[in-house]
Amino acid sequence: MTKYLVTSALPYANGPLHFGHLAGVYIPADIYTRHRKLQGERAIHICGSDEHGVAIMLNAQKAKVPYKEYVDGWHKEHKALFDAFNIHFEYFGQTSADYHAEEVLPWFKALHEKGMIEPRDGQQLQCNDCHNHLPDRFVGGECYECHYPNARGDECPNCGIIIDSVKLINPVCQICESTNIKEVTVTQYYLTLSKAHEKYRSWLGAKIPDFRKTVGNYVDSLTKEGLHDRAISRDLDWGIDVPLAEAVGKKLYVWFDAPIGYVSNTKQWLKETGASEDYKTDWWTNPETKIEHFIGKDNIIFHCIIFPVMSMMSEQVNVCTDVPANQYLNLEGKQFSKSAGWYVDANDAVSKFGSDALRYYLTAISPEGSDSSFTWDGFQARLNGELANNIGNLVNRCLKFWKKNWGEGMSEDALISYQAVDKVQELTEKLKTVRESLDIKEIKKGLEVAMQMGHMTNEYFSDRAPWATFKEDPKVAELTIAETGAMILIVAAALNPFLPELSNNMFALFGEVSAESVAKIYQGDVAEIYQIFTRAGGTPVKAPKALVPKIEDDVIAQLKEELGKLS
RNA sequence: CGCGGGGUGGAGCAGUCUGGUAGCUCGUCGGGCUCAUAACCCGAAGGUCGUUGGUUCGAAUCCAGCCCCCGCAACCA
Repeated sequence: MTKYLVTSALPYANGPLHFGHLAGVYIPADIYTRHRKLQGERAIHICGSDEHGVAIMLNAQKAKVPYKEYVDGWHKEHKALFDAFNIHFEYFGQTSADYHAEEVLPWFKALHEKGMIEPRDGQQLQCNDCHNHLPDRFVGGECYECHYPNARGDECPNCGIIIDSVKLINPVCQICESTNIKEVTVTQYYLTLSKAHEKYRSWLGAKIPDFRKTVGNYVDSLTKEGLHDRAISRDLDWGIDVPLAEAVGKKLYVWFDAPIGYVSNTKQWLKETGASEDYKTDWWTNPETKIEHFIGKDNIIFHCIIFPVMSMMSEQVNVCTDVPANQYLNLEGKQFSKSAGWYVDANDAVSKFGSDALRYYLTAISPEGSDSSFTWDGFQARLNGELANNIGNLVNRCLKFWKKNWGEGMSEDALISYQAVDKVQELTEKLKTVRESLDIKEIKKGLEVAMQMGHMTNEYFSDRAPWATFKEDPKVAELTIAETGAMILIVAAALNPFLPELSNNMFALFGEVSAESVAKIYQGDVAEIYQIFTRAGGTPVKAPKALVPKIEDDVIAQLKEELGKLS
């Protein structure tokens, strides 16, 4: 049986997550995993904090907090945010944990034995004040070609040449702004990706048709000519030791150990849950497992080039099946920037509006094919105009009518009549389209179709005009109301992976509904609805109140104003 | 000539791989309804699909050139 091993990019434990991360990675991955589970398939969602690297060290130092304490803080913070957004992981681990370091060793060893890792001497700048080694972007200075004063360590933005950072005139440390910099000869360990070029290209060639074009074309053009070897060690005091006796004081480059976090966290999950499965044979090396990495476009190189090479050359795990990378979500047209104050606090927003309102909008504008933009006006318009008016109001108009006139329960034939309604058939067809869209990770499209289902149900209700038929023949109205009620539950099922809370609230109007019941309906078994109606006593157990509250103008106006101030 | 993506009615997007009446949501306008969260339903207006040229009976869709926007440019996680 096919299994789905879904991963989301490990959030870097160095700062808050924003809507871009949520819309681009975590929400789509969560929706996809929920969808697989609802279909009755075996799927897990693995993630964790990425806790090594220079940036973390610098910020922890700045905050005068021990590294471990620093990353633990962000780890907790991120976990809480995911919980608030109903983003569920089978396991959310940490790369600073011992179990992770243990898992990294065999990878290094295997790659080393295969000749994929070798030491090389090179010239590098080092700061005499903060003592950091200064690779490319950690140093700036005057361009030695055009004498532009603010050239970066990797490229001159003025004349465009590729800069060799050790040749910069008057180099400046970008970390502490010191100009007291020396050139040193250092040995670093390199992952010789170039040796795997042929093998990698034959894998990629077969993979490109499956990748989104934004991923496939990009990676193809980057790797056509060859693969560049990459240094995978650093001279730091925070990270996983390079496991070689001669590599004193060297740590593994954060990007070497981070993706292995997907593997170590899977192992730890199985261990902590006492499962009998093996993380490798049952998951990572199981030919029936689909390994799917949800990431942002900034991670493509690592997930589509480096980690696949590490995987295929070390033979530790199977190479990934798909890398659904999304583009960027901007904020009112400009990139999110915490330092520039161009930023929205996701915690604050979710406490104001609830998870589903944000999940709805962030999914609706998900940057699947190209960059997109979050705007407060758009958020309000789509929430009120779509989710509240279409779905919220639908539930309200139908169930209030039901509760008011058949509060003691409806007749048997009314409760089951939906099964003969053509529109119900059409709805289950649409539901199938939702599932098929999610199968191929077209999340945004899936949500659109689910919303169409809401529209179709409104349409049915209006066409049948129960408020009018009720006056002439209440029996006719009774059928319409029960049928619409059934259709509402089909819509609720379709919305379940996207908006779990709203969906569950819709089901809860008919009492306790098990996850199994929801899954059955999701899979198209609408006979289950009759069971739900019957168990509820033939009437909603409670009258609905604003399931989807409208968002008021003044709330939005205030948020827009705050945004302006911050920038 | 660095690489990739994008440029489709007022806004946001789909359609481009596999040419053949240009589609969705919102907004606007008109009508209907009054069960409902001033919600819902129906209808209409509005686009020479960035631009120039080519292939074709026929191009948003294929080919070539150009313009504009975004991201990346691989030791930034």
